[in-house]
Amino acid sequence: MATTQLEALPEPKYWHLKTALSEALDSEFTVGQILPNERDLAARYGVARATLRQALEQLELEGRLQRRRGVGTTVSPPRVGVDVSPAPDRWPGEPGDAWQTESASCPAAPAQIAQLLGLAAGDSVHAVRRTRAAHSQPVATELVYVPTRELPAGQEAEAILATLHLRDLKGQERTVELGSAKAEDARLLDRLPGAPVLVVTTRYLTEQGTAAVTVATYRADTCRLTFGDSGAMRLLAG
Amino acid sequence: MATTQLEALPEPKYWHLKTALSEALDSEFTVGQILPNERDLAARYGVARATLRQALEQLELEGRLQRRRGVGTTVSPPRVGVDVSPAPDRWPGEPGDAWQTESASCPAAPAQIAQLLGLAAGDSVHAVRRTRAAHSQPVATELVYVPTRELPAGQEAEAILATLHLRDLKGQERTVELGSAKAEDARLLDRLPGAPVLVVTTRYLTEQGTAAVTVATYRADTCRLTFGDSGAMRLLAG
DNA sequence: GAAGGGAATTGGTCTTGACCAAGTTGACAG
DNA sequence: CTGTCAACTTGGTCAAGACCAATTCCCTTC
Repeated sequence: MATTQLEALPEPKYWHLKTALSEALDSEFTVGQILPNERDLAARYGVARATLRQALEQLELEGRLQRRRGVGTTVSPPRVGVDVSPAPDRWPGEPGDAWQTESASCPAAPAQIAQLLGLAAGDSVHAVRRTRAAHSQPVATELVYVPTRELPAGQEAEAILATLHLRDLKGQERTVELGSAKAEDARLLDRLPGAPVLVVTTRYLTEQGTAAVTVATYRADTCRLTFGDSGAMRLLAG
Repeated sequence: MATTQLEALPEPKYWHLKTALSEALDSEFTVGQILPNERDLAARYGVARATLRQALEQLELEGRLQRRRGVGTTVSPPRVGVDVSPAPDRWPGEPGDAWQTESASCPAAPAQIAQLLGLAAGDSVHAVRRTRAAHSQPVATELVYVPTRELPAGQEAEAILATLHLRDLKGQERTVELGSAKAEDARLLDRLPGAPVLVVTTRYLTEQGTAAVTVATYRADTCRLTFGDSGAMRLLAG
């Protein structure tokens, strides 16, 4: 990482800086390595620390870097592919890193969830919080919502998931969008509040209606969602 | 939007500010309305403009706001749902807002694309650029890559897409991840370079191998990707 | 009335400098 | 040797101010 001169600028400085850093990352650094601290880096490139940080933020957003207060900025490994394929005959629970149930509660349904479940706002739902890791790093946290009236009384969280696991599903409706981590999610994902996350909302449909809704938030910086639905496609084609 | 007092802060100021603004957005503003300019807003909340901008940036990331230089900050409509369901028997081209072909070229394959197509880096591919709009606003731009050797010589872009439209596909492999808009994409999407985008990469598989690869970038602030695969699921279940 | 050319307005970029908070390190006491 | 705590390092937050660039708008000019 030489003290490169930032060329003339029709484009903003942080943009060139980002490019320069990106190239340096490819050629002079290895995964896990710690970069010089922000004050030194800024001085080295002859920019203000705020400008340097703007470039680093973009690179972090792209999953190239990971910054930790008190520690430093490290080079990230390539994003991990997380399989979120729809599976008609089973509850998600892909091979490899599986969901780990954290806790269960029985709150009033948030408005958005109630709507997706076809309930009135405030109706009681059973909520299960679970998280998912890859390479021993948390990558996702999920809330599973099931209408309380659909469940036998006193049903345990594990049993609930097992019940739904076996339920005959008609289909799933799924959306993916960008969000920013709420305080609770951020804590579980080892990120700061507001960190970019991919929010996957799924409705599990049966003949009777919506059996459950899950809202999963994936760390946008460390993972790539894969939909390997060639299996289903093959079945349809054959 | 009263001059609210920012309460005590275990959490950072911009976080409270974001919350306050978010609530004001819900209660005191309507879609399309222009907010006061940044300098006034900052003064009104008693913070530096940089802090105010940090809050606005988060709200823009969440799709609540839209900022335009020289114009102002406006309240965004809810995100538009864009259907990106896998379709086994046809090339994507959903009802409603369709893809519009922009241009075609025949460059050397970028390394990543070549790998996905099973080609050597630098092999010739045919690339078609097309964009997609919703409510008269651009929401996505896509590059379609097809190996040149798979095509009849002199094939026009439209014909290429039509050919693939009819091709018998074995399946699709698809990934979704967060990215930042490159200069070209940003221009087509009417955003600044570096704007957050959802990148959907799809491999179209035939019995012979990979027939094509598409890389579609969706504006992360204005759209939500929907995978309404209940149709396929229903077929499988029946 | 239409066309052209400045202002004025607004968000975008950049700087300097300060302080806060999380994490690490190492000296010191037990 | 071990536990504790203080100093230090690092990224995170915040401020105040300056200038740049895209857009709009109005005034002038033809």
